[in-house]
Amino acid sequence: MSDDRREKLEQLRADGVDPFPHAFPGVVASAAVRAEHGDLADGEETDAAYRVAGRLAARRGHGGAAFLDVVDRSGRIQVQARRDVLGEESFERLVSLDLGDLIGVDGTAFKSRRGELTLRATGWELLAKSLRPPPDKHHGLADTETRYRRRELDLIANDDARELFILRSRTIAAIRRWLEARDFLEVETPILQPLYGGALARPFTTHHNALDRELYLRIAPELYLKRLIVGGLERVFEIGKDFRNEGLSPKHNPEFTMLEWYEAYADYRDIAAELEQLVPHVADAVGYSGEIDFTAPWPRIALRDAVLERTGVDVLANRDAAALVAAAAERGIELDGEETWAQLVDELVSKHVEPRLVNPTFIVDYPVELSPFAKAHRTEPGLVERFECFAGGMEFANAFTELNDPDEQRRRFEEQRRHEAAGDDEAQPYDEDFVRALEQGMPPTGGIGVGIDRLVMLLAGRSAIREVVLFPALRS
RNA sequence: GCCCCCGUAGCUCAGCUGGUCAGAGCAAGCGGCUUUUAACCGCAAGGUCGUCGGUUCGAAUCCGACCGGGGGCACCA
Repeated sequence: MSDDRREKLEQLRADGVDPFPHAFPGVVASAAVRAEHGDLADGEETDAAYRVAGRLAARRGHGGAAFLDVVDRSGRIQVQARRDVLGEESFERLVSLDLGDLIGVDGTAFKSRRGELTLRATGWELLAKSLRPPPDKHHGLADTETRYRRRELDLIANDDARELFILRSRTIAAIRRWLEARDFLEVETPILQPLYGGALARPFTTHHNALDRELYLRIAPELYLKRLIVGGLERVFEIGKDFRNEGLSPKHNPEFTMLEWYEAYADYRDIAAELEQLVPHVADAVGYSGEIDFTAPWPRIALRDAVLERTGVDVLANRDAAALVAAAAERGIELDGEETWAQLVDELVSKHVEPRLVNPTFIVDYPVELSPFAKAHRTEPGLVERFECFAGGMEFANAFTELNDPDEQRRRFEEQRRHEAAGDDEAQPYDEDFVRALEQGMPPTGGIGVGIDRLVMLLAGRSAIREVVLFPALRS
C-alpha cells in the first residue's frame, strides 16, 4: 500500500473532492471515438466532444501541458491536458493523479502533430482513487503466478489478456445463439448431486448439513439432460461447470466449462455434422485467423484405423490385453501389462494419435468398454456409435448415439460395478433413477459434450488451459 | 505422488566460477519543460536477495529441507 497515494487521497478529501463518486453517466467507448475520427489528418482539430472513462495508464508531462493515456475495455486513447484550457487548479490536480487512478474525461477530438488521435480535455473527474501501484506500464505483468492469482492486474496491464477473455465471452455467446437458432432449450440441472455420473472420473464430495448427507459436485450433466429428453423437451443444452477430482495440467483444470447438447431423433452422425458447422461458425464470429483449418467437412477416421495407421497395431485383431501388449511390442511400443484392453486402447490413442491431430478430426467407433452410455454400433460388434473430436493435438468434444435401452443400460452399470469392485475408482455408480427414466422411454437421441475451455484454447491459440480460465486452480 | 527448472525493489530484469554484489530501467518523491507517446533532463529515495537451517573467516551466489510457480511424467475423456 502506497503512503503517497493515501496522502493524496486525504488531500483530495480535504480539498472537497469525492475520491469515490457514485456514477459518471454518458460515457462512450474510446473505440467509438477512434472509429469516428481515426482518419483525421495530423494536426487536424474538430469540435466533436466526447466523454470517455477509464484507467490512467501513462502520463507525459510538459510543464504547462501533459498527455495522459486512458485505457478502457475497448482500448486506449490519449488525452491532452492544458493549463490554459483547464485552469490552474483543475490542471494541477489532473497531472498529479497517480497511474492507475480511474478518471472520466470530457474533451474534443483532434489529431496531434505526431498523428495520435487525442481528446483535448475540457473537464474531468476522478472516478476512483487507486491506492496500489499498477504493473509496469511498458513491460506489463509477466509473472505467471501473479497473473493467475491477481487476474485483475493481468487484465489491467496486458491488452492480450483482456482481448482473450473478450474472445472467450464472444465464443460462448456465439454458441448460445447458434443452438437457440436451432430450437435448443437452455436448461440448468443440478451441480450438487446425490449421485454423480455421465463421465469416467472421480468426483469432489461435499456435505449438506440440514440433510446430513454427502453430495457430489457433478462430473457431467449428462444423465439429467437425458431425463429431459425422456420428458419430451426434445432439444436441450446446458453450458456450465463440471468438477473432476484429478490432477492439474496444461489441459486440465479441476473445474471446467462444459457444453452438452442432446437432440431427439438424431444419431452421432447428425451430431458430427452439427459440430463441424458450429465450430467454423464460432471461429468466424470471433475473427479466428490462426493455423487451424476449421472448414467442414472434417475427416472421420475409425479408431481402429487411426491407431493402425500411427502404430501399425490392429486393436480389433487383438481383443484382449495380453494379445494387444504383444502386438504393440512387435512394433516397438511398450504397454503396461497391468491395464485392461480398453485402457490400453485408450493409451494408444492418447499417445500416438491425439498429439498429431492438428486440424479438426473425428475419431469414430469406440470399444464398448470405454463408453457405458453409448449405443452399440449398428454394424460393428463390440463397438459403440461414438466419436471424439480432436484439434490442436487435444480432444475437445465427445459424442455418441445415446444408449436408450434400459436393460442394456442396467447391464452397463453392472459392468461398471465390477470395475469398481476390481478397484477402478472412476467406475460409474449405478444410477437407478436414470435407468427408471429410460424405462419410461427415451427417443433415439444424439448427444455431445464440448470442452469450452479447450475450444477457447484452440480459438485463442493458447497451449495452457490456465491462460483461458480467469481464475485457474493453483496450490493453496 | 515423482523428476527437472525457477523465486533479487511495487513492476520488468541484471548480478549467481563465494570476497565494494545490494544494481539498472519503469513506477512513486522533489525540481524543470505547453504536441508527447517506454517523452526528456536534474536531484533524492526504495530490497529480511521466497523461508528456515548448514558449509565457510565471509553466502543473493555452494548444500539441505520447506513454501510458491512453471514444465514433464503419472493421473486424466
